[in-house]
Amino acid sequence: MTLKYILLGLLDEPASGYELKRTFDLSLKHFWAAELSQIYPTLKKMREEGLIIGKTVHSALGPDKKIYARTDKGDSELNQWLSGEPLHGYYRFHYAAQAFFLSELADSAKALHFYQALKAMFETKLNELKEIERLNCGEGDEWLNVLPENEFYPYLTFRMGIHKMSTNIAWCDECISHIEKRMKSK
Amino acid sequence: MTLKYILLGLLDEPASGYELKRTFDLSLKHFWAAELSQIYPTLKKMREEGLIIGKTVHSALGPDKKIYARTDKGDSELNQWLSGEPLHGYYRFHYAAQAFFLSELADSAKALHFYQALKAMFETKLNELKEIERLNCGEGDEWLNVLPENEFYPYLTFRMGIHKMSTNIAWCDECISHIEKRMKSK
DNA sequence: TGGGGCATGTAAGGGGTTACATGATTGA
DNA sequence: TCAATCATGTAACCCCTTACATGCCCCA
Repeated sequence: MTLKYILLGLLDEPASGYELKRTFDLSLKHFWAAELSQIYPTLKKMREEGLIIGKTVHSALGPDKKIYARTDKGDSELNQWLSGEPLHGYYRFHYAAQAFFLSELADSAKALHFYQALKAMFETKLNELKEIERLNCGEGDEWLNVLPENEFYPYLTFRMGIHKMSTNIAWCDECISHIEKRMKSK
Repeated sequence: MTLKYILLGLLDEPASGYELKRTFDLSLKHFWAAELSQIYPTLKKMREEGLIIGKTVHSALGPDKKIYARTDKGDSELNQWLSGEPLHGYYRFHYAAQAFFLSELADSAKALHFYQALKAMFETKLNELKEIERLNCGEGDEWLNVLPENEFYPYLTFRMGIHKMSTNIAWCDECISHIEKRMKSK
């Protein structure tokens, strides 16, 4: 049900499903993904629940579109979700599942290679994030203090991505070093 | 399909679905969860695919049980999975979705409280992990070098959990500090 | 004799992905 | 005119969760 609340949150400004998807891909995609084929039915359900209202408007750029806006009921549901406990969902780290069974390969060199490839992947992601930061963010704290609220909090979640990727790399380094030590001691 | 490979990996030793679930909860639960109601049908499918063979044996502790063992085909599928690229699955961080929209609360004190509660949650998890480490792990590196392979690699994935939780806490601290600075500057 | 651990499943439903269908408008 | 972007949707399928059904064995 989190997607429902995310859409509610994004509807701070009225928007169509298609526009919401674009916002998604620009700002939330680092920790949440959603396809149009999931967004449209969800919006429909939210409308039926009375969380949003929709109207069809003519678009100059293509076919007609449906613009949705939050209702009072939507406001209060969003508020409730944000006022509740932080939600700690399940995690399923596929690469960790692979890493867990590396002994099955019976070849430390292959395990080492796995972690090196994993590290390279994390580095690519980290570089992408740092590039975004370079393009969008200022230096120091004064810059942060003048950001409007609705950009400040998203920025904090963006920082989470950088923290996570940096730590993933540090963990890979630790593993690589442990594996190398083991290989030498044989 | 990752569950399939995990079960294949756990079937290094023949085991029943019930026993696999116990192993799951002891070792993999920090980065992967699975219910019996998902494990049983998956094992059935794996058997049909010829990845494992099963036989019913009498149990002294309860009803009959089905013990599964990996076939050669299962060995080679597992090997392929481990030899392939590290898999970077989707992530969906519910708490980050909440954090993204904190400006909707229009009250910095509530946002601050959110991050404090989040930090407390991460600290609880970290303490659980550290307690497990204290009970199961030795000091320094000599201890690590004498671990058998099939305990060494799982230990590395366990370390991932500690890294992730520590970083989550550091991120919360950063956010709390930014929010406090903002509140003072108003 | 009744509860708890052992043991295997089915059913219903939620959330998400991939693929497909449809059609308007703009610009090369 | 043809591809790209805008725009909305449906269908089939996969993975997973929650709840339920069944029955054995042991010990208090």
